[in-house]
Amino acid sequence: MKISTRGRYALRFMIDLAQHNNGGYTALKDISVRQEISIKYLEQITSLLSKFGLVISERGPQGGYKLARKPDEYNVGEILRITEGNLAPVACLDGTENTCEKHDICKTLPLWEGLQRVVNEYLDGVSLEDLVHQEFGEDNYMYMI
Amino acid sequence: MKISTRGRYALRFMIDLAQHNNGGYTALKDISVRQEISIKYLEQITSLLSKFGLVISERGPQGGYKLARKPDEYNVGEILRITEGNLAPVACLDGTENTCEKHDICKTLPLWEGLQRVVNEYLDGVSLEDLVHQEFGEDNYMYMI
DNA sequence: TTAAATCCTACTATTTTACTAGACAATTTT
DNA sequence: AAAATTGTCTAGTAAAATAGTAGGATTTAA
Repeated sequence: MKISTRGRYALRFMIDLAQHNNGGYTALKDISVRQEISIKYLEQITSLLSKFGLVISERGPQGGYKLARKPDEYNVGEILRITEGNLAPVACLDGTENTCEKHDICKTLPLWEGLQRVVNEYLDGVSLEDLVHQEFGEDNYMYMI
Repeated sequence: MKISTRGRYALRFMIDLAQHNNGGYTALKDISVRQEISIKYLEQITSLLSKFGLVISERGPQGGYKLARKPDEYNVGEILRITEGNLAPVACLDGTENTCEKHDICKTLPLWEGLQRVVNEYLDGVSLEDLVHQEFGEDNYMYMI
């Protein structure tokens, strides 16, 4: 029940981009140094984010990455669902349809569906802007879901 | 971000015990057959549950396991925290104190703390009785947390 | 005393995660 | 045109976690 480094690094990358959001591109090399993550590993994560349109990339000198939207227009859930694969707590909820032959009699399925829902609702309620400015947490929780 | 087989099998074991809750002991052998889980693997999980007092065990003929309380006096959270280790989404929240040297400046820590809280609150709001009788889910969620 | 059951601990296979590496492609600067 | 700088793609590998097997010891009832 852990978030992997891919998801965690993706968030740190997005936060870094948001903090250096001046219209130009930020090179992976610089983010790699600041976040202490190898360029080669970051590349795999950022190319995913680029492929899904969350960031805009540019090759060559002066190239790099920049945000495709404003920080308050991202939520944590979409970033993690891309980098973690999905946020299902059990394999039978990975896809759109449940192929488990016991899904209609399973005593625990509703539990996992409920868990998946609260996780997604919570993460979808936190924006990248919130992370950068820490403007969320204990008190905000009740109206966030 | 997956629940392991240990946690899932533990729930199925507890549900099975609840369904055969007649005052006597239920042998692992029988549960193993019904749940299609090897005895040897189940043993590891059930001895944990026994050690933490969630079930009562008895050796020898006519021995086995039985629930230590009524099904509505268990919640799913406590069962999973014992068998999964804990339900922290990141390693730095595993113990009681955060030993990460950057915990006071980490931009993502409040997010993970919040996620851990909603997960625990949801799972603590579902009882073993609820699982057995499927008396929870979509509609009940709002007042369960 | 024997059989039936849990308890304990070590080992192993499999899968997933985390990361490295290198060739390639695009773009800008010189 | 050439060189330098950056991202893209894909294959490979090392480490860690998960999942499961195995065997013997211990307890208890018949």
